[in-house]
Amino acid sequence: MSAAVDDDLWSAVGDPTRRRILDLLLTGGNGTATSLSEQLPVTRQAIAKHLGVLDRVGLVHASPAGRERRYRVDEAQLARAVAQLSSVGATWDARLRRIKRIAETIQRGKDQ
Amino acid sequence: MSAAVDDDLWSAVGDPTRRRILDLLLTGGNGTATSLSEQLPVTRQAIAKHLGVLDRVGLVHASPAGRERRYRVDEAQLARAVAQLSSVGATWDARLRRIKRIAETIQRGKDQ
DNA sequence: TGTATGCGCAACCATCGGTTGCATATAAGG
DNA sequence: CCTTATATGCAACCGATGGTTGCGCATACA
Repeated sequence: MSAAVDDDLWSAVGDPTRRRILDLLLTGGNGTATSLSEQLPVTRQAIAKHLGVLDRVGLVHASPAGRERRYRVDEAQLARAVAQLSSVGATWDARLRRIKRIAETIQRGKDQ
Repeated sequence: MSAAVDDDLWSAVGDPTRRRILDLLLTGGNGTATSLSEQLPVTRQAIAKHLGVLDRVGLVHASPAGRERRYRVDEAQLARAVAQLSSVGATWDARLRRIKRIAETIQRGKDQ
């Protein structure tokens, strides 16, 4: 069932800003709420909330370093999320194909 | 840029309930707000709102039939959405792979 | 004609992404 | 040591949105 995906993971990765955060963290290796907010059009607090969400679903992990909190992506977990993403896509793709085939069959039946 | 996807389509398909609605419409061929609400744990009005959203982004089309409004999926448009979905997945997949490769390279460098 | 069914509209509530404001902790300089 | 700058955290608030209930209207059907 395409609806049976781990919905927390999906919704975590469903937000555009969170996707951009993951993007930045992936390319930059790591980052803090402040550093990320300088590269995105939202405030530090918004970023902090998102990092909280991502942390709760295990997509990122934080490590306190002095007065700052450095975040990095949990690549294994992100791989899981991406896999689910593609699996949903694949499911629908397959279903669309099946529907199309059935439609054609019906059409052929009508012609006779 | 993975963030440059047509955000209306993405967010339309991003909602779990809307995904289930599309699911039901796809397998059932068509449906009304009332018929769908009987198969989902939300009220008819919630469904109606979702159908409105899906209609606005062109993922479904309505055809009035007597006193009811029958909806069906626009498969071409859904195919577009699904394609975008997989494209985002693919992008991240590729990026994860690249990161992993770089990490391994660095690791090898350290060993020497 | 009256009753049941399906839809639309409006008000309301909770949640969420986002903001501003303030307090707190740590680093850095005098 | 004391001050200042930087990074975080907490709380209140705002607008959009998914969801609900309640009502009125239209259409099918007895």
